[in-house]
Amino acid sequence: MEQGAIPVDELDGPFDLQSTVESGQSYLWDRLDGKMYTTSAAYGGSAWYETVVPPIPGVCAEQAVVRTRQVDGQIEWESTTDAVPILTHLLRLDDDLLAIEAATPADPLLDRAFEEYAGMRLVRDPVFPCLISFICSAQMRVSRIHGMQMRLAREYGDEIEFDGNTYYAFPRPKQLAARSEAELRDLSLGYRAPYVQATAELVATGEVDSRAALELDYEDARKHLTQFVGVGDKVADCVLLFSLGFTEAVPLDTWIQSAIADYYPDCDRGGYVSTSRAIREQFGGQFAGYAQTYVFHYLRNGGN
DNA sequence: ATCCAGGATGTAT
DNA sequence: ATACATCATGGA
Repeated sequence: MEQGAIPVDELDGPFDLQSTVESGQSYLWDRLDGKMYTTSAAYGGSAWYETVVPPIPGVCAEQAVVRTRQVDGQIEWESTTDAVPILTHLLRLDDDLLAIEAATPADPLLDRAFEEYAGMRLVRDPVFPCLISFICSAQMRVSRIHGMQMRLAREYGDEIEFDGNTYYAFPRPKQLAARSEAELRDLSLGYRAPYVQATAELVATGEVDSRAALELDYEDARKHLTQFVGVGDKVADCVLLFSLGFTEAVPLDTWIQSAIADYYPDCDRGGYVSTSRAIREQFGGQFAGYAQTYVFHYLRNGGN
């Protein structure tokens, strides 16, 4: 086992592990004390979180187990390998959060959200698990989406031994594509089961390449991702924002729709594409997705 | 019991 | 392009 620590004061701006990992961006981390999504921001976030990372070109050559917690201004980690580049990638420790906040327009809602969850960063999930996660997210609560991903890994993912425990990688496309709709329904995916199976097949066969979106402009990239089954504009925006690095993407979910109605009524242009453009400008353009994620987390936890 | 959750799809207009 | 019903599941 390798281990180490990253001092937060070496980053550009603050960092808060709990809000980053428990804000409904990623459903691929698990909390060792079993209290995922149950403790408030006042808790302080010293719990251990763990995930299994697939090989990521330029980040980690092999599949890796990573465990991390935040204590006394340090991001402590234990892993099967050097986790510094992995954590930097997954948790966007390379972002200049001070510059991002400075580039975000000041208004009462955004100011409160950024203050309440200071240090929350976007995530960079591996793309296939992110895609499946947000297909599963349709009409579903955050804690249940998380449970689905944990079950998918436990049932169909590779087993990995680390530090005396057994971990499960998120299933690769071929592993999910080989499952039947009925098997996936048994994991209580509901009507999302055929979407997951069909999309896994599109990925496994190479018929649609999610990474091809990286070569496209933002709105074309969003349209590209809707070729997957179970992926509309909203889920496509989530994949662009939480995996592919399109920080301007603003997923229009129910919480943001209500925020638009309550705070930015002029941004309601009727359709998704047009409203998306308006709120994206309202939130400052290039890093609008950061603002979106702060507002989502803030409102969902009772802010107003 | 009824409502609702990070929506998408098929169909009709 | 837009409006509508339909789609599972479980917790409040």
